[in-house]
Amino acid sequence: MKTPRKNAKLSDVARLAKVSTATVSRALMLPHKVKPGTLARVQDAVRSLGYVAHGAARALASRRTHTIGAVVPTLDNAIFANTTHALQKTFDAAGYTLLLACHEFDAAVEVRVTRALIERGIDGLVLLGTSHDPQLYAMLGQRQMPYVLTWALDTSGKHPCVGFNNRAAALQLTNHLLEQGHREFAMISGVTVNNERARDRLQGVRDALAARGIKLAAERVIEKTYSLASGREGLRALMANARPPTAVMCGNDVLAIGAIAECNTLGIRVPQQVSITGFDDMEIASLLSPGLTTVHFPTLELGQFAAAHLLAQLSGKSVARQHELPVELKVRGTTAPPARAQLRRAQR
Amino acid sequence: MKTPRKNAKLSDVARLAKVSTATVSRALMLPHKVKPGTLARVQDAVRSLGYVAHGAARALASRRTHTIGAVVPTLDNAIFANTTHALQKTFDAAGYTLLLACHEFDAAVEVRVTRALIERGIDGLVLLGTSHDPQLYAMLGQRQMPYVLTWALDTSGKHPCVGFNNRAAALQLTNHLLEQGHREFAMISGVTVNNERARDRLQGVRDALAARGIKLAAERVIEKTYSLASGREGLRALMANARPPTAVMCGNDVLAIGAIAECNTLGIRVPQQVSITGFDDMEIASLLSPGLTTVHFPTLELGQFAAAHLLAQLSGKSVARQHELPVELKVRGTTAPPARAQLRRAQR
DNA sequence: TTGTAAGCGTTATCAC
DNA sequence: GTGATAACGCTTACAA
Repeated sequence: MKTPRKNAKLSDVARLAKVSTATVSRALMLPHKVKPGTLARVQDAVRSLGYVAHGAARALASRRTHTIGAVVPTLDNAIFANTTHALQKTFDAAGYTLLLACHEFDAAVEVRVTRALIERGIDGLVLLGTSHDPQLYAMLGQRQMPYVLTWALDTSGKHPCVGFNNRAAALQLTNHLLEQGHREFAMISGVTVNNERARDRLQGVRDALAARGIKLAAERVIEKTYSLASGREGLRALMANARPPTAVMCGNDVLAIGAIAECNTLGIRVPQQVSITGFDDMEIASLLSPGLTTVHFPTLELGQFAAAHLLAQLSGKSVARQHELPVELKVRGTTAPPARAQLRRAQR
Repeated sequence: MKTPRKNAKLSDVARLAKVSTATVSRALMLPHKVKPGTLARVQDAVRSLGYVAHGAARALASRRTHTIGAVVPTLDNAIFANTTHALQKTFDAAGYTLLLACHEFDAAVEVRVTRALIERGIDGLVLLGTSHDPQLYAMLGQRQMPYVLTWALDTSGKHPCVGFNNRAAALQLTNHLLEQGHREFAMISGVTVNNERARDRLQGVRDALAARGIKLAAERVIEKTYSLASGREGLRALMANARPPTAVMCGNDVLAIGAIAECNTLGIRVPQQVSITGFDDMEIASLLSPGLTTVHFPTLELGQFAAAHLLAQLSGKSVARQHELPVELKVRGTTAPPARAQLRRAQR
């Protein structure tokens, strides 16, 4: 393989192999459609010229980019990074490359970057969550773009999606704590605007409590962006209440870790004085604070299923529009409420 | 904005605006080059047709994809996810989209996915680390692909890069522990094959110790893949030695957390009986184990600088070939070696 | 300032 | 099986 001045193109290969460009293209795309002899000649020519197909030209002519777009909130959060990683791996295995964009929880940015991806040319799109600007859905509809929503389930049934039932997960987690005897609940939630995951989790907690006739008072719900600092601040505020909660449900792992850190700072023992629970990916956190009870979301499977779903659409296979993935409650130690004496001490 | 049967193209816009396709193209690319009146007509037409440019066609004609490729080991590791996130954000702000690929620490896969990115069409490439298959560098050279290496510094001076001096970081961390009085060192390193980051860190520890006449015995060095389990196993093995170390240097944050978790399991107190230190992004870990001393690598800045470096190349600006980013030693509590009595107890 | 028209490097539809 | 050749949708000299 020499190093020519300019990148070889299809016609160069054709000339060297003494065939037409059509044959070279066929030899590359459908090798079984050309005679073994010519195939070999073409392959030799390709090798000796170091020929690499020009993606844009190929995309223009074939109307296929073999590229999939993914729009996620951020990669700063390990949970989204993991999902994205799984997507990338699955698509790569199928011969697709991933075009990535983040919107940082900003709906307008999401529309903008999605448009950019479509413009750049993608065969399909993976979106995170179900709450999106109508304009975005309109774009997809207009361009007939295959897509799949992930993480949450679309209740309207209009959109293909593969995800988790966040409300049910919250229900499960809350019921567990109720069974343990907790009655004083609070929640440090993620920002619920444009985020049905955060919303569903909060709602799930509310619903589980309501079923037992317990209300989640306004001062017991704190809504903050996902960050360690938010977890700290949230917990501090909650414990400053006249009646501090015995169970603090955190919207995700980062918030939970922040909350635990703040407990350490304040000298509040976990889980003896307060149970901290959370959602999402908590291996690291739970390793360091064994008392932590969480709902685990299998992000690897999510990425795989979502990618497979989109690939199936692209190859014209029929697929269930909606696919729910099971989540897992991880109880790692006691989550029982503190004894009366401890509670009183915490209240001081 | 109506919803036409087929996607509008440039010629449709031209017809509606009663101008030529050339003018539409100009109105889109260099708005200041067309008369305000025509510009407005074109923009109206674009809007009313819901026109979105066809990226492949644009790329074919202009020889620019406005797409940057990034090849990272994995997104499973928060540190790489953060860097990738920073890259994505910076490129997005400059009008570039990110094509992402992972190689999972496999050199052959790296060559394969890089080739795929080039074929797909990218204007530039970001690579993580300096150790790459010669074949990969050959590809870049042949196609004159602008690129930048990140995270590490290229000692040969041949490649544009922006990164950290991993060896110096290890030197700094080790010297700190030496000053604290530690003499019994061990290291749980990442796999050093094709990974100059892991290699440089291990070497840095070795060099710092050698300067004081201390050797890192073979049984005091454990090389494992980056995972919590590795950290656990590594620590367990090290502490089972006849003479357990008082300072365990971990190749990255995940290993350090695993090591700390194992200390908890074994009932070894950190940092009273053993100091655990590490590299990389440790906010979460250090929050939960305040004694942890680490070297922090500013991944955000890394992504920004790396992206800026590549963008500068693309716009023909001159840039320093090599750029080193400072790292920061984070001492969060005592790292002093255990007293003799404690040491003896740990040895039992 | 605007229009004409020649590519850009493939794929795909035909004939042969 | 293979070869001409017309798209594919846009950019960009060059001309007007």
